[in-house]
Amino acid sequence: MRKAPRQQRSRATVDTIVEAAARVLAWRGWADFTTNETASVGGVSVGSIYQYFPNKLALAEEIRKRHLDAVLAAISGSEERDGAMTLEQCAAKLIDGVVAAHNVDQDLHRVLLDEVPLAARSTQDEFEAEYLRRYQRVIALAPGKSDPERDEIAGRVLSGAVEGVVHTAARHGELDSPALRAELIELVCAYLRGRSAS
Amino acid sequence: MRKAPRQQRSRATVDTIVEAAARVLAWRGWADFTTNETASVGGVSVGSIYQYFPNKLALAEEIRKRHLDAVLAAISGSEERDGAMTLEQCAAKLIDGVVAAHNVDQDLHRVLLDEVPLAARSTQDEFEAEYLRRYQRVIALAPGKSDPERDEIAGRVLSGAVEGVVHTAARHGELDSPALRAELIELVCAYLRGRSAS
DNA sequence: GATAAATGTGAGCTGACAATCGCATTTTGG
DNA sequence: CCAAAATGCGATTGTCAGCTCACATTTATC
Repeated sequence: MRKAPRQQRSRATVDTIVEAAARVLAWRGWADFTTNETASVGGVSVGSIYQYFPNKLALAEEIRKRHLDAVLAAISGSEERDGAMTLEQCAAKLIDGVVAAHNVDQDLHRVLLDEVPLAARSTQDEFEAEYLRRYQRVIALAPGKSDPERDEIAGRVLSGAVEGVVHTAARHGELDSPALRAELIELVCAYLRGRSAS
Repeated sequence: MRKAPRQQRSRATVDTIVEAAARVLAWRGWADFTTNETASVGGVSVGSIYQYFPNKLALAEEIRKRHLDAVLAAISGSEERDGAMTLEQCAAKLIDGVVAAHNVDQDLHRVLLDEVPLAARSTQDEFEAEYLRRYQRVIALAPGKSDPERDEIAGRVLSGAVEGVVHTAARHGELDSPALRAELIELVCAYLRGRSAS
């Protein structure tokens, strides 16, 4: 950020800018995302944007930051532990969380993940780490002895697999198919059961 | 294509252009992919590009077409049927094929899938359909009665999952990790085994 | 109320790049 | 050889979006 907003008014302006930018970005895609349109949609002038953001990418970076926070909040809904939960119930919660995450402004989510280049690794990496942690927790819950090194890989496999399926489904507008949800749960459970056996 | 190359020379020029463009696209990404740099890298003039391609996107479209052909060829290496193959061996072949596909010019592959907008659905859709067919074949091989409708979803789940894991691994430069390969095979087999049981 | 600091404005500057077009060179066909 | 067609060239044009800056307006401070 080029300059920190000090007064109430400017803080509101920054919010307006970011929200307008997010809408434009989701609607147009990164390639056609322009600061001029953002300003016009937000009802502010381009100058105001550059008062607080050094360039277009920094603005997108702020959008990403806010969006990922919202996504984590959506996943956190499925967090409470319960010793008596079956593996199925646990997997279901995890998957519902991931689906919910993708439902937080689907278009924006897709554009942010697929199109916007990431300047600083920091934001995205932090998020991915937190994301992975959720999976590790489910894996730790699965029966059988836990080999830390293998669990680490299992986490990456599971997160990659679930993300892949959900992401593809989102692109085809089939995020809420119950059949798909059931198969995904089956996938996760089958994998975890198989691991405990070997 | 604006004009079909009729002579030997022009056919070679078109190849040069497409190859240079692919290199530039992979190196710079879609956002910074310029026809001017392509011309300079290929040792031809911009004019020659527009002699055969109506615009930049059409050029990218041709790159995609050629790349997807190469990818399919890479997967096809793991195609021969063998009735005596175990489920594990079959899954292993499938996964090795997908990994091989991602190894065909990794950078270009990522840019084409993640960044370049698809003008005409045709090319990509054809490819995805063919891709799915490979998975369906493996699923058909799994034991148990086959419910066509459920198999269809299973194909999408499997392809999405495997793609997701491999894609993530590729981004982190861990495409050739044997441990990851083993876990992926386990994932596919566990899922298919579980389906036959229920 | 006066002064300074913070904030808001938008016309316009700048650079970059897609795409063109008139002309030069090469190949083909007779 | 010689037209005519095909191919190749690259300076130039038009457009457009990121970003600046000189000035206007609002808010804070005393």
